Amino acid sequence: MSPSLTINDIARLANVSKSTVSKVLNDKPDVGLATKKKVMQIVEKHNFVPNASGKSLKKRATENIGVIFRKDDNPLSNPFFSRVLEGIEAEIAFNDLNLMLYSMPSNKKSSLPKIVKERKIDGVILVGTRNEEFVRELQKTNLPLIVVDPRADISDCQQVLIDNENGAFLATQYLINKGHKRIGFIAGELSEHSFGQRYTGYLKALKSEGLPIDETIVKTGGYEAGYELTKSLLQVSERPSAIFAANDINAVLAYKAINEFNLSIPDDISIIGFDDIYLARMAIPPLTTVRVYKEELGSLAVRSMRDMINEGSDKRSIIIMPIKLIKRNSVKDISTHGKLI
Amino acid sequence: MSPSLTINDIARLANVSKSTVSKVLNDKPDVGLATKKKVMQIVEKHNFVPNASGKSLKKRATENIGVIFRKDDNPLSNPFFSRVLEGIEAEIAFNDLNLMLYSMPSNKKSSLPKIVKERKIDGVILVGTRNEEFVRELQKTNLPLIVVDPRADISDCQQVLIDNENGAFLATQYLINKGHKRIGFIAGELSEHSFGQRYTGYLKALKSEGLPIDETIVKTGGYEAGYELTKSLLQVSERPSAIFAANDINAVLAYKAINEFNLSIPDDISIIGFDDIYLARMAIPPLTTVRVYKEELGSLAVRSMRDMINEGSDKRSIIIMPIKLIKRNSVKDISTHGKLI
DNA sequence: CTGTTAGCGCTTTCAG
DNA sequence: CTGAAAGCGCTAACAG
Repeated sequence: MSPSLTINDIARLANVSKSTVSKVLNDKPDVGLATKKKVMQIVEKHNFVPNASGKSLKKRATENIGVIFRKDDNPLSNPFFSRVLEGIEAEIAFNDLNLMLYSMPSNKKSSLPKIVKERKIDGVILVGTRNEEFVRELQKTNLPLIVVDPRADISDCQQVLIDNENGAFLATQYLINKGHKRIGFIAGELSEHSFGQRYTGYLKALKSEGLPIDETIVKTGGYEAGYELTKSLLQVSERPSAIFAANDINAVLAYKAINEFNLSIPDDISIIGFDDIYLARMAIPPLTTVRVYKEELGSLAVRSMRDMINEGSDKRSIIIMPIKLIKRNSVKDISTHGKLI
Repeated sequence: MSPSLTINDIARLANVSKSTVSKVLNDKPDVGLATKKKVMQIVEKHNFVPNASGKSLKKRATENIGVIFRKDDNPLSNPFFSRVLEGIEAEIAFNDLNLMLYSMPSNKKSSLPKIVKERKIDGVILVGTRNEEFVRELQKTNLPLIVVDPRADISDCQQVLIDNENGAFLATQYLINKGHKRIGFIAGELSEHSFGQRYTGYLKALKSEGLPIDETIVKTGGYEAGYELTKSLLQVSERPSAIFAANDINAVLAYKAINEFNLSIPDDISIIGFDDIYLARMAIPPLTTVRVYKEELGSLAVRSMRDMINEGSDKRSIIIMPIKLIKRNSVKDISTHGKLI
């Protein structure tokens, strides 16, 4: 360890009391200009920064925000969550806060993480959780809490959500407008809220356009099972002319399956995804998809958190993040009125 | 905030002094079994966990490890670094430590991050840095420091490195053994250590097999420029029969370019990568590559850090992580003695 | 405007 | 074996 200076050292060097130093450091009004200058000079000369533990102890605030992911979301390498984390990170830095990262093991029976038990943080941003019990547990601590993109039904807490249903509706409608009448659907478990909502949007679009619903071309059950799902989808008697994949990872995995069937995208089969991860743009051909503003999801969460901390507001509001259809080249126009693309 | 219990409350409830409680909590030997039980019972009943700030202040240790990435590495979404971070995260949790994440802005003129200035951490793990001055700055703080996969020449500090040169040698040699005599090379800036070393390995393999070096088929300059690099590579007069991409991202991007030239992998052109990111396995065809044990890189760093902290050891050792050639289907055997694959 | 004092929650001598 | 006392570095009343 280093023998860092303390506020006492600065006080001695500046020939003032430590409370005066503290006042200067905290920009309190009741300090004479001259003393202020004198102190600042010493502070700068020695590059003094007050120790966080002392400050936290007194102020009962750490300036740390806990960010909790589920480990089995592969939060750190999952191209969706990592983007959300980027947004969180940037906004935290911007607000001069610090970020404590915790990955919740899937087994760990919702016991609270060390950072919350020891009060190392001023608030928790929980991302992509499926565990309502864990949320309840967190709420009991009275720490400001905000849940981003919950994958399950979480009630009675501040949330930042994705407009899943609407996005799926738009995607499906787009396919229909391009002349597709038989549209397959692949996704992870529908019990996961986000997939369930996207499925609902898909169904609604079908209905609103008067198209039949055929459950034999709905294949679900695996966040990264797109390859297998698509293979089984392609073996169905009357092959769909388009597939709506409820997440881009599954869509890109579907490419692989389609490829192995010697089918070409979009000539033989059109495909549309959801999320707009980096891979979507890089895929061959580039994937048409529903963009989710992932970084904004994160930064919004932090801003909301900051307000909760500052204003001590106990909001239970829900923020819904809009989505946007991004048209690329994985969808073919097969409508009778020709290629208007 | 919540009105958390303090050690005083526990002391009162258990009818002992707070020092006794502290002793129990810290498993000190000089406590009677009976008192110990009594205290533990109260502690458990109230689910008491001592507050970190108080503890840190007294013990001069935070149990937090700072993990610093460069923001322009896209640490959080870059499939390489995110894996390293995963390894770090897991090992930190395993050791009952906490992780404070910081992304260093590329502009920020190597000024120290808040977490180190305020001493919110007991040590720093720095990943993929290119900034020696920043390292010096960090060293001055006397915080235990360990650098993982530096992209520049960093001397005189504890490091965890990838066996870049050897990996590149193996990869190139493999291509040569498969009958390739004209092997292109694409990479990011060679001034970046890791790319430089991989280039060296490539050259050495060529030399050791008596093959000529042709700089017209060496294209570098961009971590994610594989698409453009490959396009220019394919326009060279005598097209190489194989490409060694010094990182998988560039390799996968090369796929796109090769595809656009209506060339097929591996029939028309073989390709080999480096890193073994998730995409490598998912590419069509799956990419042969040099696997880097990314999570291990991270966990090793943490273990090393933990030792530095515990033993106060001021090691300057260098750990080199071995690599492994992973054979998949992006390389064709064009040697005269036929397809022994 | 400045300094004295008290105390945040915890650990650690050191008497008893 | 137990507890009183001191103090980690800091901030916040409150006198002066």
